[in-house]
Amino acid sequence: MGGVVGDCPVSAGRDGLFIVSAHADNDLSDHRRAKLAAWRARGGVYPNDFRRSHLAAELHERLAERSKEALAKDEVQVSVAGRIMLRRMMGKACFLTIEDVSARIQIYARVDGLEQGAYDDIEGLMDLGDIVGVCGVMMRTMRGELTVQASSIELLSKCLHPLPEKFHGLVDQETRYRARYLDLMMNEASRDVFKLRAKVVSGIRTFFEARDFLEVETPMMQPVASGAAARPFTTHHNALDMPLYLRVAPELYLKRLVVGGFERVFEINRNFRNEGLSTRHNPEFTMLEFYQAYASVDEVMALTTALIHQIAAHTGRRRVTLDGAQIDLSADFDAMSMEEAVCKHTGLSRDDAWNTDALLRTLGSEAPALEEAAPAGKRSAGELLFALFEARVEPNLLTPTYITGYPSEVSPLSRANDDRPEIVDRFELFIGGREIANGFSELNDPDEQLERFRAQEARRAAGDAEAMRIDHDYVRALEYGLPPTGGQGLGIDRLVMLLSGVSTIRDVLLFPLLKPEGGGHGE
RNA sequence: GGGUCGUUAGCUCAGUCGGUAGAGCAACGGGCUUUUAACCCGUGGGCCCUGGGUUCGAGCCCCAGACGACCCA
Repeated sequence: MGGVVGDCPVSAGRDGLFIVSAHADNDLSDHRRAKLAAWRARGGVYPNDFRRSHLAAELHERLAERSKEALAKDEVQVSVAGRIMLRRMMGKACFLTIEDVSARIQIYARVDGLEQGAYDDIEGLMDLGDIVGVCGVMMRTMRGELTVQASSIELLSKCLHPLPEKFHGLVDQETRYRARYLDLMMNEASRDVFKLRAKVVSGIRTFFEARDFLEVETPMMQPVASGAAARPFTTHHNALDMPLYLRVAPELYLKRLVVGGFERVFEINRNFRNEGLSTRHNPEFTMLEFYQAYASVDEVMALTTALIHQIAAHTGRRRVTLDGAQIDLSADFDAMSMEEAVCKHTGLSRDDAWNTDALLRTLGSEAPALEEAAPAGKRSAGELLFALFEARVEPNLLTPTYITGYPSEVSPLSRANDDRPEIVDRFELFIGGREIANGFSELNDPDEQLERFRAQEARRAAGDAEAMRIDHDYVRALEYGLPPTGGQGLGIDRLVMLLSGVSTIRDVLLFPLLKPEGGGHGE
């Protein structure tokens, strides 16, 4: 896109979200532009033939034990490349600190160590932020720092804007999200979160592959967005002239695969929910879902514990600190039923756990919360119990805790409990007051599933926009026979938040959704 | 949706009682051949988020709005 607003050239982000006026850097970028022009005049700009021999971290690792004297004798030839992060000019010599994907390394350049005139380029052509390639020999400075003594230094790519401040880095939250490349460039802590995230995802794959699960991809665009209580995004397919919905969950497709005979499947992918933004919610977020035939809710729970134990170990985060509280992710997880948890946290008597009046009274003590948690059409005992749970218990579940015995009304895809029809064989795992995982024995009786869908439809008719939609094709798949199955969904973003100790989902998403800058719609 | 706080130089931040804008880093010029957030001397740089209002005068007070952060629902 890009375009012109008044007389002010803009480089619009793809959505016009991040507008940088040409004047934004004042004369700072003019100097850089002038250097680019000088570089162009010389020819051979933006080359792609520089090859490096080592990453910075490799050099630090391999030469850690090598003394100043030993290095001076050995003359280890290297070529390195990266972004200039620091520069210390000292007349006829200078030090640069460059950074590549692995680490930083110092460069030492002196007039008499480079080809004729080459030293002047460091001042005349290069700036902080530029990408350079350096050839030279390894040395140690008087202070002992491992350094590349340059025999040549070449500009590979120009940075036309000034970098954020070298010491404090980039702090402004909004800019960190809107210009993530700057955040990543400047903030190691931010890079670490996303490295951790990748490790979590790869750890999950390893876990399931070791257990003979098949990784699959199911539709993002669905004719019926079902499988979760959430509002979908709507789109339209032109050729077929039909509405399509971005999925709110992959669940019903994954279970179709189990019907088809893939007895163990998992998917790690995006879900989309048309809801507000908060420190815990982004419209698109990443879920793990897995399904295992001939497993019950108890086995799914055990598998979930094993998974989190393994990920915590794999990422070296067996213990995490959350809001000052120590959480041990390597210990056994607590478990209690929902009615037990609600009674414990609200003082409700156990005999009244399914008594609508008593539940309403208890909820009523949070009067403002009532309409939100349990609107008029949504006040069966099970729904009220669930509303109480969400309002009064959930935030207090800091240490890993499984809650079991969910009311049937709020669990339209879960198998009913054999002894107590009002609850289902379902659990959710809470850590740090947040829901991390949700699993159950799958409802595989097609007739009961259709009934549950119809109950949801009735609720939708009564005004509940989040009620689950009927997926008739899914019911038909169930009619072919879904084996007894257990399954689970786990929020990857929240797990990464937990492991990395950040408190907002935006810090674990590379490009979180933000309101357009300036309040307008992107062009 | 409600409340609180924030938005000042490219970045990180000060800004007194309402009296016309400051520092460090970055930039530019000069000095400096082992520095390391290099240092020393000098220079330039502002839509004080936007729009109204009060006032002789607003970065500062009032109103509305935008965006962000945090809390509540």
